[in-house]
Amino acid sequence: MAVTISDVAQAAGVSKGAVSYALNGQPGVSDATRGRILQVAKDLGWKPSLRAKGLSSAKAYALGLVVARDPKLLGTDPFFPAFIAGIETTLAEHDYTLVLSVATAPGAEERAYRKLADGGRVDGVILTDVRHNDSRIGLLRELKLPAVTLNRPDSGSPFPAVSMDDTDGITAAVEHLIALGHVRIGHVGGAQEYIHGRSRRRAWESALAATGLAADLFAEADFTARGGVAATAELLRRADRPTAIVYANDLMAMAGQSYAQSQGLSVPGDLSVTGYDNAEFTQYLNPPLTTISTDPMRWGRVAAQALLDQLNGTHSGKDTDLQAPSLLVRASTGPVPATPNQHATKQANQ
Amino acid sequence: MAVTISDVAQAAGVSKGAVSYALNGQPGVSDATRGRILQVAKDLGWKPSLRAKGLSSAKAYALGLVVARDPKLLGTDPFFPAFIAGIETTLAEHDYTLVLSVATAPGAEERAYRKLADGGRVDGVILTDVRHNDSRIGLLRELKLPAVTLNRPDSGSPFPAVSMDDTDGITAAVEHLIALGHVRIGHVGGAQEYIHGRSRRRAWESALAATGLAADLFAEADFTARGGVAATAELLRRADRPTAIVYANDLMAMAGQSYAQSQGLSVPGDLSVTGYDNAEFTQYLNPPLTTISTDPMRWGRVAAQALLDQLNGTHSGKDTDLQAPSLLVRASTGPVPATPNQHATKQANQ
DNA sequence: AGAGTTTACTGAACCGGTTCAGTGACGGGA
DNA sequence: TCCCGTCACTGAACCGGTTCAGTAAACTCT
Repeated sequence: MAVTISDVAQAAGVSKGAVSYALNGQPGVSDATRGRILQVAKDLGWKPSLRAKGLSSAKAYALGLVVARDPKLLGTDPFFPAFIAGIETTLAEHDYTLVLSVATAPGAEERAYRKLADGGRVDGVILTDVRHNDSRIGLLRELKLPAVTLNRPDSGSPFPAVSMDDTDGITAAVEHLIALGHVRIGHVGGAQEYIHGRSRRRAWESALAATGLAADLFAEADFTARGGVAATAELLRRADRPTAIVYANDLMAMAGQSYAQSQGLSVPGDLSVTGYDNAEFTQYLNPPLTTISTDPMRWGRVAAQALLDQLNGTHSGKDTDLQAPSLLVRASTGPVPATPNQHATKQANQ
Repeated sequence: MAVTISDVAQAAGVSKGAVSYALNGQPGVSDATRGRILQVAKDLGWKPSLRAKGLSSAKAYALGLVVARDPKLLGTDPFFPAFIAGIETTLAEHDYTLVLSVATAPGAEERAYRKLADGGRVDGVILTDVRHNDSRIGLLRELKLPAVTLNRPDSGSPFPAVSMDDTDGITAAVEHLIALGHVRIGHVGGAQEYIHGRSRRRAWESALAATGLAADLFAEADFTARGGVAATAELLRRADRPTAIVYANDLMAMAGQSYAQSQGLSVPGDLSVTGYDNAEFTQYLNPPLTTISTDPMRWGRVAAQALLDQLNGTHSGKDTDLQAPSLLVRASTGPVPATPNQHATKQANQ
């Protein structure tokens, strides 16, 4: 139906081979002929068929991303859209597209990777939300699918990683709170099965330990608003409740802040709160959220580039370290209350 | 590298053609031979190459989605992730994948569609965020790319639409507020270039007109938190300010609610607020948001199915109408204040 | 039993590119 | 002037499937 390379060859009075050379900048055709072929191709509106190209070159010209999050969470977590936008920024400059899979049902994740690998739909994948002892590493190895991981997996991984350290940000948040006089600093963590859930928790622990404070006020949640509320409620029920809570993401922080306010606590008067990600909405909360400003778009850009480099063999094999995100102080953090607010504590205990 | 159909043919002692027939359930092979071929294929772990398949069948086995939103907005709008998850639900049952493009820069959108169409990367696309006199309709026609649209474009469109009416929800919200005694009901609309921005505004106007109320309290925003704040500020500055605001989405409602509170207004004591979408976070706001509960996942599922049907010729060509979303009353709406809160008005005017 | 039909399969062409071996023309060096 | 090397290009094979025309054997019918 569409115009093929044979049409161009015929119109230009040369063979298919010559056209192929001319269009790919390969030697083997004179400049005059090359120019003529290019002109004819343009006049005819020829566009190379990706399918045919892929068949002979054994490439898919596509990268894969499997997202295995609960769609509920996906919906409000600003990470992925920005991350994907970053990937696209890189891909737009190359002849690649992004194939996205969302795996919600259990078991769907492995099926998704197999689906991408089996028919040769993608040339490589970007692995996000790396988990403790992540089984996908072995899977991708088995499927012989090139990959890059976001952050370095704790089990061995043969794939290059693109890392954005979250230690610095959390440390800065804790130090900021300590500087404000807080000593009871809690942490509402993301699911600890994720390595970024773990590393944020460890960073919080270390920062407290460095000042000799106890890291007893931990509650595990799942990065969702619902989980954030539950974990916050748990921490506020404790006898010696926190005067500040460091959350592992903005969504939980927002939900926790709202919950605390609904229990009669003032933020930051009775409770200081920090988030993580610097989602757009954080600056429009009441009070605006102190958070850690990450750059998922850049992360996506770099990860896609690393994968492309790996595919065409120009990758060094070394991990890439992106600049660590930094603390953004807004109005949800303030000085430690002089004495615990008994009224609020009582309410929170109910 | 991988095992091909020729390997299977050789191992089974038949020709390539026979293998192809056997594997596709076509007649032309005896049951005995078919069984043998299937067994051999299984033993060898043969997976058909999508590329080769696509070349001969002239299909890409992929659907395209171009998202042309500001990544900032994308990040917090819960629509897309859930919508995409819905698409995946359908695609998982078919041998199709989703190719996602995010177009952020101006002009990138058209380039993205061309990129998908040119190499034959996708067999069809789903058109979201339809705009007034949407130029993409003509573009897709020119590119001969099959499509379905989300809601029916206001300019003529040859593509089937999958619609989810937003009139009922907005109408219900306005009627709910009227029942609570409100007469000054404002609307913070999304960008009016979008048809869903327009239809929500019109629904608000009609619902007010039906009760003889004036629809003068309109402010256009852009579906972002920042825009929501600006529009809310504008409405609250008006001499005869609203006692209730109907927002075109949750994000603006959240931001507007926070802004009003920061100006000393109580929600819903001084100002009632409604959103649209029922994003997860809305129930964890303080107060929880009265909103309209949509089902983007179902929308994605149905839209993908409609496109697939169209591609294999089984589509009726008629538009599909999904069940209209319904109002979900929570605590951000309440009775109209007895008299305008002078203190708050003064603050809001500052 | 002979003619006609059906079944089961083969071989080759084809999809639209890439790539490699081969060929004729031309230029340069001795 | 002859020989060799280079250049510019052609023709064909190839990637891994699908599909069509052709064929031999088995089956049906009278």
